[in-house]
Amino acid sequence: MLAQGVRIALEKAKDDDKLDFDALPDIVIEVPREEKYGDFATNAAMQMARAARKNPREIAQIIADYFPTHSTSVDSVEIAGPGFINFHLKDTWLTEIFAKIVTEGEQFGNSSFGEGKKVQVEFVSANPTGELHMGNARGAAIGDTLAGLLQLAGYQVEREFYINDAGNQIEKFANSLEARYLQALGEDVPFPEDGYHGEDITKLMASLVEKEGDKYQKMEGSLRRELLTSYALKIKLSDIRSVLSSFAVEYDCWFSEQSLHDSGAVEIIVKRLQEEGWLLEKEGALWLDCSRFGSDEKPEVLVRSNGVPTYYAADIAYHDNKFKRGFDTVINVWGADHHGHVARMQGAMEALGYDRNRLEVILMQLVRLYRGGEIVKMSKRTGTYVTLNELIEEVGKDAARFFFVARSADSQMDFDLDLAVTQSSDNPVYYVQYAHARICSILAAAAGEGLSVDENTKINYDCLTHESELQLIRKLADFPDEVVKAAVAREPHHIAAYVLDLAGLFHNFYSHCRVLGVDKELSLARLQLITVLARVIKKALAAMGVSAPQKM
RNA sequence: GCGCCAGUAGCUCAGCUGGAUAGAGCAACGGACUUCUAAUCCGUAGGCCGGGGGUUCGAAUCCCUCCUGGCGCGCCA
Repeated sequence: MLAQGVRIALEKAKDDDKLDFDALPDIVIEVPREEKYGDFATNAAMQMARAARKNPREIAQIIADYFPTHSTSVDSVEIAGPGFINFHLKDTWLTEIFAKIVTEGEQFGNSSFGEGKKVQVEFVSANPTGELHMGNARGAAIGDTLAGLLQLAGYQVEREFYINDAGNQIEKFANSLEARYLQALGEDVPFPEDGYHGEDITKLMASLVEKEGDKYQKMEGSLRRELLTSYALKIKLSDIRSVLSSFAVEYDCWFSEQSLHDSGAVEIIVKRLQEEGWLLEKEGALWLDCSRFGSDEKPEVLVRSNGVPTYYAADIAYHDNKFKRGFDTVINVWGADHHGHVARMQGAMEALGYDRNRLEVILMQLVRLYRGGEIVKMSKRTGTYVTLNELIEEVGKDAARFFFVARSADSQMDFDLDLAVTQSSDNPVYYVQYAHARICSILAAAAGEGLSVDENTKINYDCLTHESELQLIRKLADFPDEVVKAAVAREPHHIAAYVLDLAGLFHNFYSHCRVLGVDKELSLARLQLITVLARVIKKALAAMGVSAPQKM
């Protein structure tokens, strides 16, 4: 509407020979960062400066003069800075917007942007050979929140956990289990050098001895390892599932890597790639010729010289399977240490005939663990790490999730659990939750006085004129866009910033305006305002896996 | 050596598809609770946006280069 007005102004100015230009530029209307610069602004005059051979401010003045103010809800147009044109809208424009938001009720914030396209988000996918650590926690927070935002934005989303229950690390796992099991029975067997040293494994085997005694002791080694592994995997997976659940993460699908080997899917995909000429044979191994799909990627082993397929081969079969399940887009959340794998995976998808861009990877920088100011090398092998369980116990699920979601995946994080515990009461999450609790408290008090509102209550919104009220409405109106923006950019941290801003505006409103004990018309309008506000806060927090308490 | 990510206030970080005076929280300092929750609000102070060059009317943002830190680089996953 504003852009149209600018176009009209430009055309008229041209007709009157005030301006000379060949083609209209793309008129971009934006919301200025500073409120005093109006509700909307455009830099059209600056963009045109060269073509029209005029000073941007002069052009801006001409546009302002010709702008059809009378026919719109524009209150005033002014020129500022180097040539910005700022539009101030009448207050009623905002209250009209708010009235629309109210009619959307619980639906406000949901959009149909994604058109129901199927998207899969795969995250955490930790090896089931140990406990979940800080890196997994970050992946969980980022992946789950992104999935939540995509859902709000109108995508059909599935969350998936890929279980690495095959390959080398499972062998090491088996050997570690066996050693711990026999040790628990008092045998003096050496622990494998490259085994998993985590205490959880020791405990697991000790408890197995308690439960089932020495029934595996005399068995033949490979059978024993197989049984111990399947027992341990079952327990480990259910532990992982329950820890993630207490971190507010629920998956739609747990996908087993082993199942791809069992079903022959890996073999089939390798054969297919070979038939289609993508493979090289060198030093007894089969290599995928990555140079064929652009860039200067080096060949990568798919099948080792001993005939065993690599993780890469299984991963290709896995992603082929994903696309065959009908996902338009597949998003993986990986640690930055896997970045070398990204181009290769996308390339492999291209080799299989898929558009490589349908596989997206969010790389998150690693979490470095500190303790008392010293870097602690995180390693599952040596068993030194802070577990997700400890984190939840020490700082709480809400604070932990907010902590991770609020930072962009690109930022490297140093994490000191001791520090996190002492600072957990400073966590911004409480600022947001407190806003929600305060609103609930007002609503309860209002109900006590017999005041309540719903979508159908007749309310005169024009009495919402206080600056803090208008700011709140403006911010609320942004919500659906913010969700879509964060979802599309795959940057869930934006929503944390948004809800923090929103809470800040509420606290400001709270200190300036009373909801109860004022004129009834105003009281009802404000009740409606905070009702919508509470809903938006709750919805945003829910997407982040953070609860919105009624009381604090 | 090559590649990816980062470097912004004392600390933790936003801002980066170019835009107006670079923001927030914590920490510091000064104010505000007989009224809907002070886990709050208001104010003060704090910045060669890692360095240098370039493009542009305009650069924290784009390009080049250097420095620093993290991660990765063919039979691990």
